Amino acid sequence: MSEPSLLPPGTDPPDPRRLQAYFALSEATSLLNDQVEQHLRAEGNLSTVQFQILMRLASGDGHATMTDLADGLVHSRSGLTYQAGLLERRGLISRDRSPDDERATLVTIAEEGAELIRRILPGHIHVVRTLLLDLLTDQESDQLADIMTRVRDRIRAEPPRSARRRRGPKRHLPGATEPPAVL
Amino acid sequence: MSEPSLLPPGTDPPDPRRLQAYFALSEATSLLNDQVEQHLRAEGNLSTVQFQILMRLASGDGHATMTDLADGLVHSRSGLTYQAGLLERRGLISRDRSPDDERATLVTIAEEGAELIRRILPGHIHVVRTLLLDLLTDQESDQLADIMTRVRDRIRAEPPRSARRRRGPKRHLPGATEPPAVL
DNA sequence: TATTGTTATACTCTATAACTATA
DNA sequence: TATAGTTATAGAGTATAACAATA
Repeated sequence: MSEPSLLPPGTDPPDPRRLQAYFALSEATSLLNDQVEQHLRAEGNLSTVQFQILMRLASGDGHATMTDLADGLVHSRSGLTYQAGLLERRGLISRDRSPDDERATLVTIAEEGAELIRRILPGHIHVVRTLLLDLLTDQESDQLADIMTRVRDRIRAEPPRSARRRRGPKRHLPGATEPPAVL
Repeated sequence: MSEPSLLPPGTDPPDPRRLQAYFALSEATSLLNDQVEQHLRAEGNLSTVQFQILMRLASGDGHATMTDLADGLVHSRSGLTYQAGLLERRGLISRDRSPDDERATLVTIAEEGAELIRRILPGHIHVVRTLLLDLLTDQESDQLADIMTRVRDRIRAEPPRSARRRRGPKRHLPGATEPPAVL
């Protein structure tokens, strides 16, 4: 005999293969994020957000406004201020008023921050390689990138978290999906 | 001209297509988790962990020990106790000593908990469908499930978080990857 | 002795709203 | 008026270690 459905009558359950994809995705990414976080914390005493902030700075020209950073990283502005404060206290970044717009804060990566990234990035890549990248064929890499880009665009296409945000529309995929060309 | 590499000389950068897969995966799952969390909070005032606890109970016979629950859900035991406490205070689950093992706590889903799941599950599925499942072809579903199952097994195969755990080895994929057959 | 689970405690992170200053 | 950012504050969640009870 089979279990009774948890869904109300008339609700058609999702295709089992898709459901399996969803569950496997949830579990695998949760485990992967755990491993990555552990590594970043152990090697550089960095939270994932802090690492992302530094990476974004290190991958570009070393500067960004708080708004630039907040847009890509799903954060609230105050949360970003908090994390940036931690980075600044450690001397990994500096914050100054932007000359262009006196309201804006220009975040600049410090040499110590760049050094830290250079120190921990190889290990980070090793973790990701071992637990994910090495398990993919070339074809699968393309497929996965394809699928996830589609999902990202789909989610970013609607008013999701922006309803809560102060910033206006500008819902034109401001995220940094392309991997930095500096690896 | 191109940016200087962030990697030390001698370190071979990962294949760009794999890197792209990794970045897209990170961003897409982060956005997806955000949406799902927002829905669960808005509709049922549940955290993701609380939802997972209830789902695991509702998908089985309605009972589980704290250890059973802690094994699948990446949690520390104290964190699980905290979340279970919240659920119990709301009358969504009950906790009693196990008759088999007087040390163990038997967690049982309450009718209110089952009702809550029945109420919010359709919306949850709708979110996941809209933002993920509907974007996949049958073939892609299979591919994604295949890839992520491999990743999960790879990560669970080693001593990852268990080094921190109190529980002994038993590293035999205790996770609940199979989607509940009750949807 | 080892295992199950809880508690005490401290800490990290996040979000909301109020506030300042500039555009 | 709207935007950029900070701050104050409060709450949610997590982890560690110590603990009690049972195996």
